[in-house]
Amino acid sequence: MASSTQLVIEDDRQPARLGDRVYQQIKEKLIRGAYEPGDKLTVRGLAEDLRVSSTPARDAINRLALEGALVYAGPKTVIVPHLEPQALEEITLMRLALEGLAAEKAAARVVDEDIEALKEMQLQINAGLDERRYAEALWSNKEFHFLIYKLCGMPYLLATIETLWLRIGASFNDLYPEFAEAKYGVHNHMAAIEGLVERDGSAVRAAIESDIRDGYRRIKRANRERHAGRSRPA
Amino acid sequence: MASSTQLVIEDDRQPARLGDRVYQQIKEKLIRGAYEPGDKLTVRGLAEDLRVSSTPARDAINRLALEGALVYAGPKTVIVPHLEPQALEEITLMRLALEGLAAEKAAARVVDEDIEALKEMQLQINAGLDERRYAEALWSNKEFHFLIYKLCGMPYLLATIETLWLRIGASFNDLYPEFAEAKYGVHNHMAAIEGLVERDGSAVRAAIESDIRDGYRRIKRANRERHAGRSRPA
DNA sequence: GTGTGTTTTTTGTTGCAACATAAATGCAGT
DNA sequence: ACTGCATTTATGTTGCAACAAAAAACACAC
Repeated sequence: MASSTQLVIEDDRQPARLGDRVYQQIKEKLIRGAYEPGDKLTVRGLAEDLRVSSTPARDAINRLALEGALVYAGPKTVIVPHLEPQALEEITLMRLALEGLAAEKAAARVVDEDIEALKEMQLQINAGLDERRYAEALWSNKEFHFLIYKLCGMPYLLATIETLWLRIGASFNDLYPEFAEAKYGVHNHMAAIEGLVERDGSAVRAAIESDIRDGYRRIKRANRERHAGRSRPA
Repeated sequence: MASSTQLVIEDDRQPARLGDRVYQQIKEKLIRGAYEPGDKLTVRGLAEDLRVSSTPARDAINRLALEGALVYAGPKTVIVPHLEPQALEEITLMRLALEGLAAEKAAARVVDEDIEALKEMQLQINAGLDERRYAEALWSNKEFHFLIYKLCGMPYLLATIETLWLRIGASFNDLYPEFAEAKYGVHNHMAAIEGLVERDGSAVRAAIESDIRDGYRRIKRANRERHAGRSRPA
């Protein structure tokens, strides 16, 4: 919707492969909450929306489904997944293991500029929260975390963590307003920065783990409260 | 080459999608060591070998590359990856985090039949080792580990761990003879079984972590010794 | 209305040809 | 021999039509 008809150059770092572009766009929409859990995606529908043929659209859908960002509701039906409590718990346990690892290793390689960038990003989170610009705050929150994880220099780990975030992104966005009320995560983020300053890997890990656990509790509660009003999520 | 011309039914659990079949076959070859690090795979080459069109072949290659089981050596060149020390370390750290998690959670859900199956599998590993049937022993070793990981009932975790094994599979096979000399892993496996018997999650985690660490040291040494004779791996 | 069987429409997958470009090859020139 | 460049070959990606199968729409009996 935002892009003009079929301009080839959108920006100078456009992925060479068309399928990658489609993938990135869907991924972005997913993280930003443009889709709701249960929404159905089709090859031809995507192809038409993004003005490409079915091959790249199909590539993107398959890739997203492979990563768990989309799920099969039937042999020919892929949808944006609902956040089942069991899936949320599994993802949270994996996040604790993997992001904990990344956080711990980050402390060994951080330099002062990184810490400045982190503080800057935290300011943006706070601003977004204060002004009730939740989508923006959520985005900044993601940036904050990945700023840390990037430090450890483990590309495959980073990619794996990204798929975990992608997997809960849609539902996260969906719940965010109620989720963000209590200045979520600020304390933990400050503790993480402090740990980085001290180059104390255990402290950074503890802060990140605490952040993940707090988020887990909060989103579980929000989810419960929301479903209290309806008979079933679907 | 092995299959007849275009028989539709090969076995009754054949994946519906052709691309999945290609994927499974390459994956199998990779884990069994049919390819060597550096081997180049092409869409048309695979398509011809497996008597399919380029679309499923391309799907399989892209998926494998996405999982890291194949890597890009150039924009149009995918190869079986070499095991760089840095990549090995990253994968090992992720394995410790994820397989440690799976091992710990497995203790809470194990039943006696599972333990019997595990003991049986260990017998097969020992037999394979004794008779110098290394590929078989390696396969049984994989089965042993995944028998444990399956217990925790976390499907996405299992899938992620599988991609880690796939990623080091080719090089593992390549190095296995020298790697297996010293009855690798038997002690750790017994400790894991013992921990399962006691329903002691920490003990199972410790045993699996120890197993992973032992394997890491051993394969690193094997790799070093091998490269001592040559100027460069390639 | 509810459930069941049938028809129609939609959908993913596959094979294939065209295209742009990367990789391989050949060839001077030194 | 070896490097640098031009030519040729090989390769990944894309778009598209055909097909089988699933999903949706529909009709009808109870």
